[in-house]
Amino acid sequence: MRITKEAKKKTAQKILRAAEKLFTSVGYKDTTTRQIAEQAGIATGTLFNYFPSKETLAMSLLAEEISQGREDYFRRRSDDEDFSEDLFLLISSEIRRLKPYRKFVGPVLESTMSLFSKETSCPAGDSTRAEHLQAVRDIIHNHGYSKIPDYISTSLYWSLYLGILAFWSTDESRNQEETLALMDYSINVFTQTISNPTL
Amino acid sequence: MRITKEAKKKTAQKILRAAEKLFTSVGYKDTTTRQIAEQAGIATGTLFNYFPSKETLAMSLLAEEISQGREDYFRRRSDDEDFSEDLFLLISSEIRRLKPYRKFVGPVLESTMSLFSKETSCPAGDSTRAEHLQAVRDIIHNHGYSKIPDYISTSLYWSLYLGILAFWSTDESRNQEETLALMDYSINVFTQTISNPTL
DNA sequence: TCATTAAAATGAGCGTGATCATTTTATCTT
DNA sequence: AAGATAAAATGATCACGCTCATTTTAATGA
Repeated sequence: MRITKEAKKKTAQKILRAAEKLFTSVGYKDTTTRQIAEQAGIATGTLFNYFPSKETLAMSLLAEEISQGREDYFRRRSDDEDFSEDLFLLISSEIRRLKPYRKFVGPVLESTMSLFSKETSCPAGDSTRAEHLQAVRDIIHNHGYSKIPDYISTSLYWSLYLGILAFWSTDESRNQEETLALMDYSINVFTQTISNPTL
Repeated sequence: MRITKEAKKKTAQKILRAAEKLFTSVGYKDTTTRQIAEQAGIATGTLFNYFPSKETLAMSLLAEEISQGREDYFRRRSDDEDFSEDLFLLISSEIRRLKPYRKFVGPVLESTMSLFSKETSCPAGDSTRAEHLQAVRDIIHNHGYSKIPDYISTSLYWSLYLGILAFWSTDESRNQEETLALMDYSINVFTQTISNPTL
């Protein structure tokens, strides 16, 4: 029993490592599930016993990193940072963790954390979104902000957040410094909006 | 020769009308290209002689409406509206035209006008984006705005714009009034940002 | 030790969007 | 009117993500 469970984890890891390697080198769309299975040394069908879809498999890789990034943030944050600094730290912590996967972040997040559907067919994406938004809500609450309806702040935030990730994923400026600039603007915009709605 | 060209247009129209009908009733993803071809009375392969992909076919429908909406805007706008009003009029004119297609706008725009890729495999989407952004740039220029880098204002705008379309496409509030509220906030945010960057 | 049985792996097969060699149709030439 | 030529339609076929009936593996109990 114990052996079996460990073996299962090992297989899941083999699949994840194979997918990581191929997505990074060949790209997300150009990697087939048959290739991943072959690289992992299993049958095609077995892959789907572990991950219900190619999308979910890819998102599992990213979800883990985003989650780690959020933990980095919780570890680093201090109580005397202001609202904007808190948000900046959260987002940049996630992005730092995502760096190795930058090449295939786009097509995966586009469908799993889409602006266009609150519920996707990818649980890993849905929970990543929910957890990130909860972290943001906590930050807002800690700073006593938000004078606007929740659906407005959530929609605005998610648009700006995805915009940052999208920009970053194809940012070819040195050290992705343009992404930093965009983050500054986006976060300031959001801060102003929820603290001073009439502006 | 003339007859042939007219016949071609007629076939293209048959395909568009068949697709429109099916996308609206069955949904975008649940409609197969074989169904569309059957409904249009042609072979499956023929469909792809007219539209290189299902995505492009769907986007052709939306691109036409968005383009019409933009023309509506050009017709209605007056020189003494302020910047925010201009933007509001542009976006709401497009949305009005898109109303009949609301049910399948999401999955199509998500991939054809994605935040995550400037160039998609859908020319109709690429040019719709380019033309809309040009209209916005013209509005900005007409009002003598923009004190921030172009890549920042473009990224910010596109995030907010897609956020509005995404929200609208699933907005179940009466008369989509929540969408109007989101538009107000989004546009004000954008206006403030490009006119007074330090805020 | 060897049945029993539940879990896990397997790969043939499905429906999809898309391709392309072939066939059909329509126009032009003589 | 018949032949030549180009354009357009066709549907068998492909590769893909994914499913599922079957086979294989391994833990359990007599």
